Amino acid sequence: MTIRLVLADDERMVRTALRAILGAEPDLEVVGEAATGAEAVSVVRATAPDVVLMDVRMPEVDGIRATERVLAAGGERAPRVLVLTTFENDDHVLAALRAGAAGFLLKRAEAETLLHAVRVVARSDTLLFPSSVRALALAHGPRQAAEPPWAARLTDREREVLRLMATGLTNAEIAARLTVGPATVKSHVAAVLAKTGTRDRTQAVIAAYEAGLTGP
Amino acid sequence: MTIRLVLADDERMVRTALRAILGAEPDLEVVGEAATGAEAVSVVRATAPDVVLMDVRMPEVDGIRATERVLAAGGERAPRVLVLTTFENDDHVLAALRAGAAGFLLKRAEAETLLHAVRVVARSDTLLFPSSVRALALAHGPRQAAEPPWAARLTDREREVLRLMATGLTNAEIAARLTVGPATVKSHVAAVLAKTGTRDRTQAVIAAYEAGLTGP
DNA sequence: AACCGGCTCCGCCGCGCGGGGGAGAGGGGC
DNA sequence: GCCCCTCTCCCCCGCGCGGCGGAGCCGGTT
Repeated sequence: MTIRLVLADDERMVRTALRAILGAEPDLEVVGEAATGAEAVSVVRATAPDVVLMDVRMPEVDGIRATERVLAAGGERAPRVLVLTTFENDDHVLAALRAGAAGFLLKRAEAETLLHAVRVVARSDTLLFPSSVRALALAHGPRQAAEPPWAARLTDREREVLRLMATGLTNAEIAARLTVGPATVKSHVAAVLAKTGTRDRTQAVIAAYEAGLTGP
Repeated sequence: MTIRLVLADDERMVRTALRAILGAEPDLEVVGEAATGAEAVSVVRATAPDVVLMDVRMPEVDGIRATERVLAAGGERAPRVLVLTTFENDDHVLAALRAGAAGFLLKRAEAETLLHAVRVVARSDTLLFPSSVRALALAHGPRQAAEPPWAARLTDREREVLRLMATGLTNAEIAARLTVGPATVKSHVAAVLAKTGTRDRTQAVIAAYEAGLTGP
């Protein structure tokens, strides 16, 4: 039973190289190519492959969104998505995990590694990449996405005040930092407490930490 | 070139089952067994295997610490550690990643999956499990390891009070939770502020969050 | 026995904080 | 023009908080 593949990368040379490596294997068959994320989605829909090699950086629709759409559209018979990245510390890796990618691979990986990865993702479901790691990524990521709903309601000034509150400053110190009057800071703090639904600065700071608004 | 294995699990039946599965393969060789974490470390030192199958729950020294020691002692020629867990949402998985495990595996996995995992970890270094995922685990974890130096100086009661402070409770509410007088809580809070080097409860809560003392 | 540390409480005091209500200036939208 | 939002600032008031000093009890150490 051959493994059917789709290649999605905006660089023709990369696709050619991948096809050369993969096509030489008897158990692998490249059934489609795509140069954009949108194209990848339609090609996958048309060919129903087993594995998709998906580049993260692509025009129109990036690899992450394309992965989401492919997995959402495929349902039960959705292909396994193997994400290609250039740098392994890329933030895209986390996003790829969140999107449901089965694995990811460095572009500078050797041919043997590539072939191995393809065969692994094609047959395994919970091998070295169980749901707990995905859960970790989900727990680590959504922190930014899930900062609703009050976070959006804060004005820029209020967000800045909250950030300074979360560094342990008093109202007077915050006022000095922002070169405004203490009364102004009090107003902002009151607004922050009201919008965050907290009753004192301590609870507000806790909310800021939970929402990940303690940023740099 | 055969893959040399060491099995570490406190249950004899598990070791027997693993040996039955692994021993039947021509390219695999079980060169040692251990029933405790401490034993695992010495067996690994004596046999220098390629892969260690390490249970997380073991007497004396658990699998996590054993993994750390094995990797620390091995240096360049340290074996790849494959951690065995019963539940995939186990917190041990994160700890295993932090300790430097190459991968992990559910005990209820099929024999074929087990064999595949062993061969994968024996040959690959950055396949489906690159350093970025480990970096994620490290970024998520060391919060506990880096809680010096005042954290150790806190008494149990003070730590408990700080934990409740970090949930946004007032002194009176903390007193109610602990069924003690408000004055007592005040004393504990004062001690916490002194030992943490903070001036008010807000700064203390911030310190607690930074140190990861915001309880489970 | 004497000592020390942790946990439990008490009073007093000053102040930063939060609630309430109000007000003026500037900007964007209708 | 008008309204609404934002940012700025003011008053008064009550109270929780934190600093200070003191106290009794218990368990472990010396």
